[in-house]
Amino acid sequence: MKRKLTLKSIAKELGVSISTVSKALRDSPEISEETREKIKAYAKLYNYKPNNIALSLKNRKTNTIGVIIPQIVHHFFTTVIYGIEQEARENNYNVIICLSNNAFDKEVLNMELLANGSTDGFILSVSKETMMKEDYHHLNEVIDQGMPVVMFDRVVEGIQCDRVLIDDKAGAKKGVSHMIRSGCRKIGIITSEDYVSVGRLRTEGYLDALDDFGIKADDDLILKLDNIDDLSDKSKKRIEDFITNNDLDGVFTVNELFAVHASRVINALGKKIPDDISLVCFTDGQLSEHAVPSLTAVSQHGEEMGRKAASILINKLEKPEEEEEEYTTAFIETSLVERESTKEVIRR
Amino acid sequence: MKRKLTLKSIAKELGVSISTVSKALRDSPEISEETREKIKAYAKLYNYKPNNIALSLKNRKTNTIGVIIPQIVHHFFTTVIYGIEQEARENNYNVIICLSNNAFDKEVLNMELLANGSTDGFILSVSKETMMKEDYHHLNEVIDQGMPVVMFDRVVEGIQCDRVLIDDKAGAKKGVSHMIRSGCRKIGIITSEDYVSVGRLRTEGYLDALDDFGIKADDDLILKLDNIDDLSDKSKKRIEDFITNNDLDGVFTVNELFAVHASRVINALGKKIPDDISLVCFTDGQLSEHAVPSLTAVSQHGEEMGRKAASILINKLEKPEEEEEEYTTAFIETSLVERESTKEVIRR
DNA sequence: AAAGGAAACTTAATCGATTTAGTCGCTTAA
DNA sequence: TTAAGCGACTAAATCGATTAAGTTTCCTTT
Repeated sequence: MKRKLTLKSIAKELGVSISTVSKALRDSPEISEETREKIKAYAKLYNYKPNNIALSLKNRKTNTIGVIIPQIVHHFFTTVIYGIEQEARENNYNVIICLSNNAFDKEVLNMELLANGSTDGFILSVSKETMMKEDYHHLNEVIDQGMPVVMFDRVVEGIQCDRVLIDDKAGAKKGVSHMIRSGCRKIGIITSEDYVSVGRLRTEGYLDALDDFGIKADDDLILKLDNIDDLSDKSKKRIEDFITNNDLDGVFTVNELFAVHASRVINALGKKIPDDISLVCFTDGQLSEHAVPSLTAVSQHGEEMGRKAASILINKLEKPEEEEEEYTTAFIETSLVERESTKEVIRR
Repeated sequence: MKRKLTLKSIAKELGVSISTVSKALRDSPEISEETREKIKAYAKLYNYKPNNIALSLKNRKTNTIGVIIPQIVHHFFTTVIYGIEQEARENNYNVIICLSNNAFDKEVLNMELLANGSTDGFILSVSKETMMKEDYHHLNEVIDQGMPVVMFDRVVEGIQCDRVLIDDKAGAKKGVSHMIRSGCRKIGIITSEDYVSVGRLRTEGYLDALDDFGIKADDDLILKLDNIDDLSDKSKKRIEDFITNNDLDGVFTVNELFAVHASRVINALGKKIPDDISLVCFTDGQLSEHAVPSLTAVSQHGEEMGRKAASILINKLEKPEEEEEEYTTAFIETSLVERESTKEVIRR
C-alpha cells in the first residue's frame, strides 16, 4: 500500500520547500523554468492530485451540492437527480444525495450534517411531514449561514430561496384538452385532496380545460384520494366505484399508479381503451410507457428540472457575494406524449 | 447572514484558549467543572457543530462512502442505493453517489475525484464499457492507496476486493422450477448473450431447472438478445418471432422489459396468460407489479444487497489496519413473488 | 562602491479541529 | 526549605494546500 503523494512528500523528495512545489504546479512565474519542469515531471510521473479536503478547508468551498429528496424510488426523482448530476459535472461540482424518506427528523438531520462544511448549497424537495408540520427552521438556518437553497417540485412559501416548478396546471390542461379534442365529453379526474399542492394545481388545470371548451364541470366526476404516493386497497376500491358508477368517456389521473389501476378497472368492465374510454395521466414514467395499452402521459421533464435547479444554484454559488439577493421561480414546461390510450385528435 | 461558530470564535468570546474549548466540549477532565459547563452552555445556546471538513482533514477519515453506479434510472439500482443509505446512516456514514452512465471515462474520472480525500471507500457496479475494455487500473489504484472497494451486481474478477452478488443462477432456477411445477413443459427463455454475466448465469439456472425435472433442453427455445438494458425494435421483432414460432406453454425472461413485451405479444396472439402461457421474469420492479396481468417475478432484494455491501465496507473501514486482508463474496438470496402470470402449483 | 532591484526561493500564516507538550501557581512531603 | 506533584490552562504541532511576506544572491546603475 503506497501512501498518497502530498506537496510535503514531493518537496522532501526533491529538496525544495512546500511552497515552491505548490507554486511550480500552479505555473507561478516566481519559480524558475528548470525547477518548475522538474517538479511537474515528478508530479506527473507519480500522478499527484491535490487533496480535496484540504482544498475545501482552505478555500472554504467544497464544490459540492447537497440534494435532499423524499424518496429515490420515485422514477421522477431519479430523472431529476440525473439532470442535477449532469449539470453539476459540467461545472465541476460534486453531488451528495440524501434521502429524507418523507420524514421530518431525517430531513433536519441530513441538512445539519451536510451544512457543517460538506456542501456549498442545497437542492431539495421537502418531505411530506415537513409540509404538514410547517416547520422550516432547518431551512432558514442554512440560508442564514449564507448557503443558497433551491427547492423543486414540493416547495413551500415564505423561504428565501429559488424555486423550480413543474407547470402542473398547464400540464393537466394540456392533457385534458387533448382528450376533449379527440372527442371526449365526459371526463373524470382522479386526483388528490387539495392540500397536496400538485393535486390541487392539476385539478385546476383540468377544470380550466373543461371551461375552455365550454364543458360544465361536475363534482361527481372529481375523485380525490388521500395518498398520492401509493395505492391503498381503499383507494383501489374508490377508483373501481368511480369508474363503474360514472359513465365516463375519458379519465385523467394525476399520477401513473392511479392510471394503471384505472386501466385495469376499465378492462375488467369489458370496455375498450381508447375506443370507449380515453386515459391520460400525469408523469411519463416506465409504467405509462410499457403498460398495455401504453398510456398517453403528461411528461414532467425531470431531467430538465434537475439541470435547471443545479444551474440556478451554481450560478448563485459562483456569483460575488455582495450582489443584491433576488429569488426566482422557474417553471418547467410539460409536454404531452401521445400513446395508445387516446384517440387521434379530430381536425377540422 | 451570521457566520458559523468555530472553536476560535467561542474561545475569543469566552476569553479562553482554543484548546480549552475543544477539551471542554469533549468532556476532558483537564478542564474544571465550572469552565466546562460555561463553554458547553455557550456552545449549546449558539448551536455549535464542528466543521466536518476540518475533522476529515485532521482525522484523515471522511466517514463517507462513494457509490458509483452505471445508471440510477434502473429501479434495481435505486433500491440498492436505498439499502446502502440505510446502513450508512445507521453507522454514521455519508453517501456520495456518482453515475458513470455506463461510460469508462466517467467511471475513472469519478473515482479519481472521490479518491482524492472525499471518501474512505467505494461501492461500485462497473460500467459496461469498463467490462468490455477490461481496464481496471482505476480500481487497482484506489485499492493500492488503501481504500477498500466492494463490488456489487456487475463484478469483475482479479481485483482485490469484496463482492456482493445476486444468486442469479439459483434465482432463475427458482422461477423456472415454479413454472414446471405449475404444469409447464415447454418453457422458453429470453436472455442475453453469454458475455453479460447475469444473462449467462440466469440461462444456466434455467437449464438446471429443466434438468432437475428431466426435461430436455432445446436450443431453439433459448433466445439471446444483445442488449439487456433496453428494448430495440430489432429485439422486439425477435421476441415476437420467438413466441409466435414456438408453441410454448411458459416463458422465462431475464428482465422485466423482455417480459412486458412478451406479455404484449402473447396477448396479441390471442393467447391467455397464464392459462395458455405462463410468464415469469427476473427482477421484481414496478413493471411486474403493475402490469396487467401482474407478473410473477424473481425478486432481487436490492435493498438487502445495498445494506450488505455497505456493511462489508464499513466493517473494513472500522477494522484496525494490520489485520490479514481477506476478501469475501456474499450472495443475496432471491425469492419468488407469485402474481397473476403463473398458475397455482399442482400439489400431490 | 553603495544602493536598488529583480530572480528564485523559503518562512510563516491560514482554514478549523485535535492533541501533545509545555507553563504557572499552589500544595505537600522529605 | 525545596523539589516534586497536581490542577487548570495555554502554546504549538498537525492534517494538506495556498499565499502574503520575508530572505538571499547576484546584477545593475549612478
